Amino acid sequence: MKKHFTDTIFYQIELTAKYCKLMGQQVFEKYNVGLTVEEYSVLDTLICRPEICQRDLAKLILKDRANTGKILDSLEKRGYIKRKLAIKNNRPVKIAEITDLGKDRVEEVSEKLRPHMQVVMDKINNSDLARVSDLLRELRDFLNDTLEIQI
Amino acid sequence: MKKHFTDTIFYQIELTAKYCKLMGQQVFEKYNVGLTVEEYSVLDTLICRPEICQRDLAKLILKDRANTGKILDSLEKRGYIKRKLAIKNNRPVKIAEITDLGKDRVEEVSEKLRPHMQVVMDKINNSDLARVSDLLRELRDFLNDTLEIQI
DNA sequence: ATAAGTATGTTGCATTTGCAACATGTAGTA
DNA sequence: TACTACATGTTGCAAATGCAACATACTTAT
Repeated sequence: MKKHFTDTIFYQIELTAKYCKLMGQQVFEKYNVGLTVEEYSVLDTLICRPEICQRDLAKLILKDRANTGKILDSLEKRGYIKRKLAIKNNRPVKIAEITDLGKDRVEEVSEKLRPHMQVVMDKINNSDLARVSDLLRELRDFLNDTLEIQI
Repeated sequence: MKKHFTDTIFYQIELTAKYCKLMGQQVFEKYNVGLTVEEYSVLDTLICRPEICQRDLAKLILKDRANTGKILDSLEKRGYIKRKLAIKNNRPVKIAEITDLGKDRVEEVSEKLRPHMQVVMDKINNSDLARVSDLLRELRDFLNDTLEIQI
């Protein structure tokens, strides 16, 4: 390892994530989105993974089950999702389904977010982008296998 | 942009950061470190940046000034840092100086953390690592210039 | 049939975090 | 000289977050 933790890729990823989050927050504030970045991200995840149960969602986004439930409660209360019961492995679960309102909201926010992200991505070589993307995924897969993830 | 926010590099960075944080937390728990990952990271930053003032530290680690103060308060209370007064641009500021105890602690924790990080880094091509590192830094520099960072 | 284990989701609570307001002190400007 | 702006750090507060304990229901082992 390099001399300092602050020199490691782990530190860099965590620090860069803070910048990314800040970028999201500023865009959301600028347009008075009425959703947090986290909520938007959850809704977008539900679009990609329709009918995912709450616990599986928590695992996917690496959040505590309780907190995931609270986020879904909040989104449900505002009409962006609805909860349905389903059977998974013979067990009753609650699944979160994004509503049309939720989808519209995500599309609306994505329209606003897109140019801001595009500006950043225009600065990055596409080949590099793909490489970084692949490596991050590889890193997550490896950590997913080696860490004790209790969710 | 790709179809979904969850496909973007931003989302990937944020999600990967959660995995990295979890890795750190598990190592710290395993060895009963008695520091949080954040505190360890702050101490390591202070080693790299001796005599940094509190506000500059907050800017460096992208944390709220108040929260940074609280973290430093906690570290000071346990003897890992001490606060000193200094003059910066003719103004009185508090600077945080890591103590010998703090340095010993960082070294001790780094010893334990190192093999865990090494295992991960052994999985990654060094050339890729350098590339990702460079890109993350470039991304941070760009966002640092374009975002309104009020700290 | 029963007991133990596991899965899923909720509740209560404590901790972490960021924000606004404030305090203090210096710089810049009229 | 007085006023305004800015820099730095603290306090109080609310929101977000994770954890432990619990409830419910199914699976597995005895």
